[in-house]
Amino acid sequence: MPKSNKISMSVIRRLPRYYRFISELADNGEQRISSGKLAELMNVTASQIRQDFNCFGGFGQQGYGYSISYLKSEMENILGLNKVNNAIILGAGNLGKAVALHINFAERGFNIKGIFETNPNIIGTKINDIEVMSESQVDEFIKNNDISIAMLCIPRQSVATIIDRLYSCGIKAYWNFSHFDIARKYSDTVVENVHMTDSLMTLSYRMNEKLKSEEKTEE
Amino acid sequence: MPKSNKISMSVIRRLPRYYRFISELADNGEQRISSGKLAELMNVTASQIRQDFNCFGGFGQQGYGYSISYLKSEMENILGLNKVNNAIILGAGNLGKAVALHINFAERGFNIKGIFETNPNIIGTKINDIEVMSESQVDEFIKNNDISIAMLCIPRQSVATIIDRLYSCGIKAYWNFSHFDIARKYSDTVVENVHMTDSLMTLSYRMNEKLKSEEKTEE
DNA sequence: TAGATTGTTAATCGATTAACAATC
DNA sequence: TAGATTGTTAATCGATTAACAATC
Repeated sequence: MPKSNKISMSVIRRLPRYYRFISELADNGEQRISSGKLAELMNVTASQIRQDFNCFGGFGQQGYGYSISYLKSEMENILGLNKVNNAIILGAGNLGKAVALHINFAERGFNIKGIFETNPNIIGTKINDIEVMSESQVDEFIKNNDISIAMLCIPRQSVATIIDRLYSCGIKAYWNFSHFDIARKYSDTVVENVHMTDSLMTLSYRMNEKLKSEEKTEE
Repeated sequence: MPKSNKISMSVIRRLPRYYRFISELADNGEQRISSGKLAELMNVTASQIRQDFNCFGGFGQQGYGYSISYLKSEMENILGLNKVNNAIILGAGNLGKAVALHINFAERGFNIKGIFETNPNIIGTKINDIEVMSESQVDEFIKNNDISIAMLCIPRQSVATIIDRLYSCGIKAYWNFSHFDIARKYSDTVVENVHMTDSLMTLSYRMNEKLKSEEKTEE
């Protein structure tokens, strides 16, 4: 019986990590875990774990802790991993190919039904048994295949060009590797951004800072 | 004259986005911008922008705003984009290849000097004119080529196996695509994680929530 | 000078941590 | 029953926003 109050983004972003640790404990055959033990394992506070879990309505037991198998299956429900979402990938370049080949989609409730490209040299090739189709066919494909999510492995400018078509075909969920700001244009969408270059710049900043502070200590 | 107080991670993570917007303004030949205008453009508050910029010590001018070219060059200094860091990529599978081919490293102050693999079928091939070498050579290569950062495009288990060698060769900065928790093992490192599957699960959660709330409104 | 806009302090808001009563 | 550990309330901490005096 989940509490239906709004869950904060901070909590949501911690869920996958919880799920990973719980899954591993389950794989190791563990039966139960306390917030204290899990906190130690994950390097967070026990308080935070209990607060987070209680956003979804208490699946622990006082004096005992949390049943791992129950926790795992609850997390799967919460994350929606047991429902299948049909998806398409836009872009079959290096990034699109890597995404298609590298991610275990089935395990996370996604089913890649089609991959689309504009480059004629790539159209017609196969990736993981999925034929790469021409981007011009994307609208029809979405309508005929119950697609609910688009994964955008194309540059920002290409997203700018195609987003209106995708949206008007009813796509409201995007896994977005570009810097195009979809949520701003269409506010009733769910957009999850993966900005690798931003991450790289953050790394650059932090390396730089560390260097500076080390120089300072040496003086 | 940067204030040397500790900058919070929240601010740091916003820097790349600032840099992107400032760069674009510069490319469009704009001379200056006020926090108010930039706020509108970026969909954040003007207060936040001024607070953030002032962490690094006021590069605006009262009554005028911020000079875009000055702002841009200051951001480059702050992010350390003008210093070159030599890097290696571990893993030349789908992900490693995509990273090597897809990211513009030069633009962000990184220089990929080597790519390493364990799979003998891949060793010896070339990616972007860089020969893929055997992972067994990595220690020597790091020492001979002034490498300061390792980009880990290999599974968690492989990271667990090789991390000690990398660390003892002096690598203190990691761009980590795996779920191995480097920072926990070696606390004096700078680790930037890219967890694509976590992002995917967050998307799954949010799609699920949206669906639920829509069903509720229909009732 | 008057208008604009910053830099900065103060107020608000939200997230994390601590504490403890409830209860298995 | 006694011990353990949750669920939850209260306290603290940090981040965001608002306000305004300083100043170009």
